[in-house]
Amino acid sequence: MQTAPTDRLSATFQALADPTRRAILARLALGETSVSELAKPFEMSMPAVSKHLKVLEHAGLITRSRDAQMRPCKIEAAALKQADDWLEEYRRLWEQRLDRLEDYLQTVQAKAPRDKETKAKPIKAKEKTRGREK
Amino acid sequence: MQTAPTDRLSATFQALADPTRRAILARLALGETSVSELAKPFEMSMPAVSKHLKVLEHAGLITRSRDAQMRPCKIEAAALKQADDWLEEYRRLWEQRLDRLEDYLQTVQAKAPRDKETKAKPIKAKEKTRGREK
DNA sequence: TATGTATTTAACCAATCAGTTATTTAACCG
DNA sequence: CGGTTAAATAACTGATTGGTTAAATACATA
Repeated sequence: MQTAPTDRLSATFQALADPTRRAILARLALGETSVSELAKPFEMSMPAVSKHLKVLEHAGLITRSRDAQMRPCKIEAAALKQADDWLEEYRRLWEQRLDRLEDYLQTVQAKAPRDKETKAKPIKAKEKTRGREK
Repeated sequence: MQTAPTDRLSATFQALADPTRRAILARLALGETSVSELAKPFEMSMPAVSKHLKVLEHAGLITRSRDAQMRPCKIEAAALKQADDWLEEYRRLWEQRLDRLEDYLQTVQAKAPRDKETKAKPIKAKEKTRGREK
């Protein structure tokens, strides 16, 4: 149990760095549900799941309420948005890379000399912003 | 026990879950550079930086080449894109949430509430799907 | 060949992680 | 009250992490 000296973003990425926790989030994206319900798909004990939930909660990725004996969990997307905002800074890097790939493919196809049936139809003009537009 | 070869996405998130490594990536986003250059801003030893680089390399976030004694590091954005693609699935969640917040604020402001004790009304129906406009 | 420079590897350490079983708390029901 | 259900906590364990210092490697140059 850590009293976080670590920053929020690190805690978020840390929480996402585990397939079980990502699966839990995937389930919670469909809607609020109980701990035992969340635990069902996994072969691990309840305390193990409980710990994963604590990690997610600590990262601000989920919140819990109370419904009789149950403690339903709810996904909190704001923390995910933080991660997305961080990635935003780097988006141009892979978009640029994809652009280059596209340029390459365009070049290759333009040069393609001996394709028997199809006439080399030019590729659609590449748009400068690929992927998600800003 | 989840031993052995963790998946790529976990490795990526794991690598991003450390401020030092994120700072290294931020530096590399500006361009390829040497290990000692990367190490300069940090108060840790060279081996420590070397280990961080190994983590980044293992996650596919950087590659290294050779230039005399130096091993210049280069950022590889493809792995970041994988993380972005994973987040993509959840984007609607926080966009929806922001919609609701926006609607809520709008409601509150429209009412120009005079008595503080009135409990906030339930959220009004929203009609437009907003967020990143396409 | 020897020497300096850039970086990695080895060996070690404390803290954290991801899991376990056993126990405890909390809320409901008859 | 006692019993059941849902979940959290305690205590333990082995593996991993993030750092250290000291030694080894790889390359360039004199």
